[in-house]
Amino acid sequence: MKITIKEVAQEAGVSISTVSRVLNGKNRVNKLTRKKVEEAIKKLDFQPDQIARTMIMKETKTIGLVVPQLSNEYWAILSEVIQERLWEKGYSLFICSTDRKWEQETAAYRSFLERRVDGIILHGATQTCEGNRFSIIEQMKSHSIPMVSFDTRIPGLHCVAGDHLQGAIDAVEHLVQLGHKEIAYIGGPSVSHHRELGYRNVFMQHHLEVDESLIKRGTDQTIHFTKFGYTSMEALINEKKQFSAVFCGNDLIAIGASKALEKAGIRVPQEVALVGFDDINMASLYKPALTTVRQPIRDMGQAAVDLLLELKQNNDLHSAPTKLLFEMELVIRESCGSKISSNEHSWTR
Amino acid sequence: MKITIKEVAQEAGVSISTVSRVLNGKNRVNKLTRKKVEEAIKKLDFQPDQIARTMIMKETKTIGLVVPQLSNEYWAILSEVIQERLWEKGYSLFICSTDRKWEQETAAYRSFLERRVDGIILHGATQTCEGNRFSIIEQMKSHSIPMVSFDTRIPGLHCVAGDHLQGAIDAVEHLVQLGHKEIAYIGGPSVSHHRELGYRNVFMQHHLEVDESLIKRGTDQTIHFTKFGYTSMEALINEKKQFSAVFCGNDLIAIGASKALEKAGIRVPQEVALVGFDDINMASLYKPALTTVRQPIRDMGQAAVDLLLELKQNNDLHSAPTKLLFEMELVIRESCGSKISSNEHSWTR
DNA sequence: ATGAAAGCGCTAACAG
DNA sequence: CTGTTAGCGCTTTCAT
Repeated sequence: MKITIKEVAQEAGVSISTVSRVLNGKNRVNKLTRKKVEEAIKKLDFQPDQIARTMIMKETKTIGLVVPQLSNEYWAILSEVIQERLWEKGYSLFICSTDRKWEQETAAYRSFLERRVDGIILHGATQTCEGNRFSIIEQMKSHSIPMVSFDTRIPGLHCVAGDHLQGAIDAVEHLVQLGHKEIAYIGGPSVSHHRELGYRNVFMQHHLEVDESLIKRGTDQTIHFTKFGYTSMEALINEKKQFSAVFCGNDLIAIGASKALEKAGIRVPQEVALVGFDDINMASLYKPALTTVRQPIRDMGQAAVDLLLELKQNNDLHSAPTKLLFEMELVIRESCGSKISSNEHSWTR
Repeated sequence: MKITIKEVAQEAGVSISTVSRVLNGKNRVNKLTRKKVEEAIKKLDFQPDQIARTMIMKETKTIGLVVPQLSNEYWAILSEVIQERLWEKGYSLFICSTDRKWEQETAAYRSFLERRVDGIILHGATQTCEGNRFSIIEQMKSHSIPMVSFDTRIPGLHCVAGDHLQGAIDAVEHLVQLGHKEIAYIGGPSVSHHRELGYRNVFMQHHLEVDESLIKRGTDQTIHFTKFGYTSMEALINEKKQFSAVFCGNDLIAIGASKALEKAGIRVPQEVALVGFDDINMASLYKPALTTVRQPIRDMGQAAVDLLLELKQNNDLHSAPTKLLFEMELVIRESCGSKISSNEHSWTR
């Protein structure tokens, strides 16, 4: 049997409204009655029902998170950070992993709406359904549900993102400084486009020409990165392409590429330099340890939560969308052959 | 403004109960009125409020999941599977990552209670607070909230777990078959104890004596596995211990150990054979590729969901706890030096 | 400072 | 088959 406010009131010999008052602490209550009520609460181990409470107050103290794939380390860490931050502030988190399927994402939003979440953080999955997505955003707005997009710039939406352009520039610039001129690019989905832009930017800066046949792109549905990196590199090799370095859209792609290189008997970094992106756990553990671009995921996750909660607080639905861009950090390890030694214990963090 | 059932009723020119009926589909409604109502629903884009619904029906179509650390691949995959399975069945998932802190776990249960989840799946975090945990279980029982424990056998609780004993036996037996007699063991927290038991069991079977100084154990709070594996191995080496093989409580520990071995100039597998546990993604990617014990995480996650939902359906709170044990599979790769070659593409899965 | 009463949006008897 | 009514557990006026 569930204990309700009624039982507590009876136990304490007061009315339910008094109990409610001590529960919320807003209105003043006589010290003595407060004490009586508190004792009754403790004695009966009463836990106020959030559901009933929500019926009246606007908020559920619940927020929804949409990520493409929870089993990917990057999103797993992000989810963890978001969850922690939210928890600190008294919120619970619904998580939906969409596997990059639009129907899944839609279903998630519907469910979030029905469950009256106070806000939504989404890590842009499919980019291909702009129309649908737009209607979702409108719908959320009409329901006054604040949203923050993670890493995907969606028109009209507040956004927290890494500066992938800058990160890519740093990475490719490093390769160029090392003397590489023929640099292949194997890109992932969505945000990777900015990385490709960075790649092109460096080439422009140095008046180098981009060899388009050295570029392999994933689609928005690409999700098996290691495999994608492997097959892309395999293709590059089969096509007898000339290149002395490869910039990869993420670390898993880089690892896949390295496997293909290894199979072909091409040594990293002696014959081909390799650079990844994200700095996942495995990047420093892998052999050769991956030179990569580190995203400040934890900071970004926290920022997303803080922004969302702020929007909610201010009931701010129509102000110009904030764009928070986070700086990336080039982490130099072994896979590109530069001599700067990395902190060998970095993986202990 | 939120559209309620009232507006729909008005729009369709019927009473709210009729609308409710077509919503739930249980009672028969005249075809024509049904059509009118459905049109009104579509026209107004009405979304029934789960919260209000919950006030009356018992269920929230929501379940809670407690894991120690979402950013760990093992739990990330598990969470993903559970979420998917639940979603298929129309449930939403609250996730709380406790970082193995008891206060966090308690807070999670409280929150779940307040939010009236229909069930809870927990991946046993701290083992040290049996008393507290017990009271939680009692509390959940008194609220009729079914629970399923994952991988931790808690008295009175239904449980889905891997057969770690068997897995460990297979792993160590393999080492013994390879001729190893001096086998160190570096164990992780909680469930690893069963792995240690498996280790001992094999020694017993072969009338071999366990050298206790070759055993390093983690605590329930151990969470930085790579580091733990590294320092444990470092200690073993500094203590000048003799051993030709190491069985590790999980893959991350094995990788940490391999790093320490490498630093000491000891080659794997030529001088020391290494076996991990779990078969995380990195196990097959690492060099040398790790021989390890694969857990059927996906099957286990699904089983946990199915069991939980079944318990809920049957309102089954007092039957003898089910224990579902899943078989582990020894995956032989390079790190233990046996010649059987692994499927080199296993990482593409 | 406290109690009585009116809902929040919906479902579930109970009548018609 | 459909409308009326009574709540679910809580917060919030409005009296007292």
